[in-house]
Amino acid sequence: MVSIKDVARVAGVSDKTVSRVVNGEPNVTADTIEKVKLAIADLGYIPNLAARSIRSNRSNTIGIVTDFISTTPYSGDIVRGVQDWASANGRTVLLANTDGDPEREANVWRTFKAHRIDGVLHVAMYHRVVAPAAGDVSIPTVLVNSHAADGYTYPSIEPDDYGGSRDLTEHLLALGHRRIGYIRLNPLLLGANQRLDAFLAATQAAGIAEADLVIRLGMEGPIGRETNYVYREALDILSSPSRPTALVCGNDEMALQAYLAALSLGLRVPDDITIVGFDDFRTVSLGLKPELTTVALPYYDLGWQGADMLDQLVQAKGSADERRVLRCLVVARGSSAEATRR
Amino acid sequence: MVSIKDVARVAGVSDKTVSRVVNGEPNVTADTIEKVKLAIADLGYIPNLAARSIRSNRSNTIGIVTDFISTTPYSGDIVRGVQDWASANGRTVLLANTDGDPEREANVWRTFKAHRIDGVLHVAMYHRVVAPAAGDVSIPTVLVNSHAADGYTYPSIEPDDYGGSRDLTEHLLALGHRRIGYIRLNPLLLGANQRLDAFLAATQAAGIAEADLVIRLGMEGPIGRETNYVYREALDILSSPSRPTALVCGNDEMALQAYLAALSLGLRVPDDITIVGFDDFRTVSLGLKPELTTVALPYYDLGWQGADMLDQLVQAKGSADERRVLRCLVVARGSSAEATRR
DNA sequence: AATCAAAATGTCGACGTCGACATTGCATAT
DNA sequence: ATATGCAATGTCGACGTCGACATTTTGATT
Repeated sequence: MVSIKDVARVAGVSDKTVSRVVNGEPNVTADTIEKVKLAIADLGYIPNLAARSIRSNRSNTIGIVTDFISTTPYSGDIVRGVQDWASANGRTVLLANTDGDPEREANVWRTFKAHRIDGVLHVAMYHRVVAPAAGDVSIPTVLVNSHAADGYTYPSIEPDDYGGSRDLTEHLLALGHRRIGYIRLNPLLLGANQRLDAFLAATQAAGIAEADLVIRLGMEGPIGRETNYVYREALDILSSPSRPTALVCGNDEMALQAYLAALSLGLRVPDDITIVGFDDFRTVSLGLKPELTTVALPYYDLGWQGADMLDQLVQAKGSADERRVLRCLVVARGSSAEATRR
Repeated sequence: MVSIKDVARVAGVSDKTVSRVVNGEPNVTADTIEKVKLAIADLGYIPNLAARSIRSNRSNTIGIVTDFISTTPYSGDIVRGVQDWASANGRTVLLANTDGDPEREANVWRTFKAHRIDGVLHVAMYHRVVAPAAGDVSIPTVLVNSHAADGYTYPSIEPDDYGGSRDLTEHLLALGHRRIGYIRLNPLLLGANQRLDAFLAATQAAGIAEADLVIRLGMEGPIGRETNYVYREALDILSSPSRPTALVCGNDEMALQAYLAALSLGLRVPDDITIVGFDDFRTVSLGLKPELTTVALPYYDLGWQGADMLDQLVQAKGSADERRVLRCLVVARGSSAEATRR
């Protein structure tokens, strides 16, 4: 591998001068810069980051620890946001996955420390509260898509499930819906409660009676291995004589099942029934016909901004207990329409 | 950060002896090992990989370059396979995404070289032929989910789309289907042609007349921004008086639309129409009711084995033009059933 | 032409690790 | 008791980079 000294020799200057050029330090003649750059290009010199890291005790590398990347197809976007931030800021991303196994998590931290990582993004694949037990206080950490359990202080960044759900509910109310069904997410998910609470608050504020709401549990059990009642519940809700005019689903995958249930009962979306989801998981939300009205989770931004927060923290410019919440926007598509009087 | 010398001081031995213990070299007294390990645990010493890398000129790190991670939710599994391999073999994974942009790709290679990466996995997010122009011959590279264009020699690992499609078709034939519809993937995808070819070969071998096959194009245009005719075509095929008894879809997302079309025509799956997909993209294949009969793409194994091939190559034990193909298994679920005489 | 400050460039060593080689310790054979 | 040989441990320097500091060059000022 060609080193800074090779470049120095070819350019006829000292290694330190090459270093100056490479790092854009001042006080180098335009002439010298020229010579050095030429030599660099000729030799195809690329600085050795390991050497730099050992010298400066900073690696310009951040680590991503994910838990259940396997089960959630969304995940990619968070990671992509981080990557893009890193790429735009001259950092590199080290990736590790724990599958939720504490032993593997411990291993991951060892590896990260061995690489003298600047900081870690602890990415939860579903919105929740975490107690990063295996973590290490000595490495700056930002929690993404989660926040710390009571008693821990970690900066964190999360989606505003509550606000998104409120806006979505108001969207339905604005369309004149007054009898609304709701199929809940797995209650273990943080988003589940926030979404339901916002839904209840918004409908109540609009003066809708509890009797006009049909709320069902869509799934329960350990994450990734839950029992799924969605299809059955959707069938049940939709075949009721006092069928609601709109059906809110905990997420887009549930909305998919609601579609299937509705269609198999001969109902049209959105003419007979408005169906909405949550997440804007595009494979589903755009794959459904008509396309699904839903709420977009800002996964990409969660990643990008999370990386940015981490950087602030590494530079010791950020506070250790900042808790940032990102807005979730309603994406109105074809599956929601005005409530028809019946 | 605690270094090998700190450990040496505490253990009362030389740094080299510590190094020997850390690397499991022979000729160290059990007694000394004990002392050293104690000191290591006490101080929480973790070897500095950057220093090791600079010394040995090997980083024990492999890079993953992905192209369109954003658009394909499958991708995660390939990456996870690589990660798990790395974790099991003491390597670290560096991740970079190009979004298909040549400039970014060039950048990624620079970064990888700067890290003195041992090798690169070039992961295509849809099965295709690539010409890794921006690549660099000096870094061992394995193509995953793709193979090299003519004239290039890179080892590669891909799914056996052809075999999977053949087996799936035979599954349908075994169920007695004789009039079969087929909705094609975007022809730009390598899998599209392999799947169609296998389908045609298998039906022909079974003596099915071309007139009994209805083959339609489901989507076309640049990857990620294609025009989608699937729903329309499915409606058309299914409302024909001589409607087929089975409908084969290029992938699971297309199958989703076929379901919607079928249901909206009042057809039952699988009683009135058998529908099958390809990919086993679980959000869809398990989300559909009844669950979808499809072919599982071995994404995880692609990642794991790809990493292993790369390692062979790095150790110079593997051949540079190995082209490995992984089997795709039919997963029979509820959406396929015996053809009913009509 | 002499002086001097500022700019440009160079020298050197340290970061943490481990290979090459050197030295010491110890047990066995004489 | 001495020699022999191998096992155990140690010393030293190099990997590539860049900070601290040293030296040389430049050009403006007298």
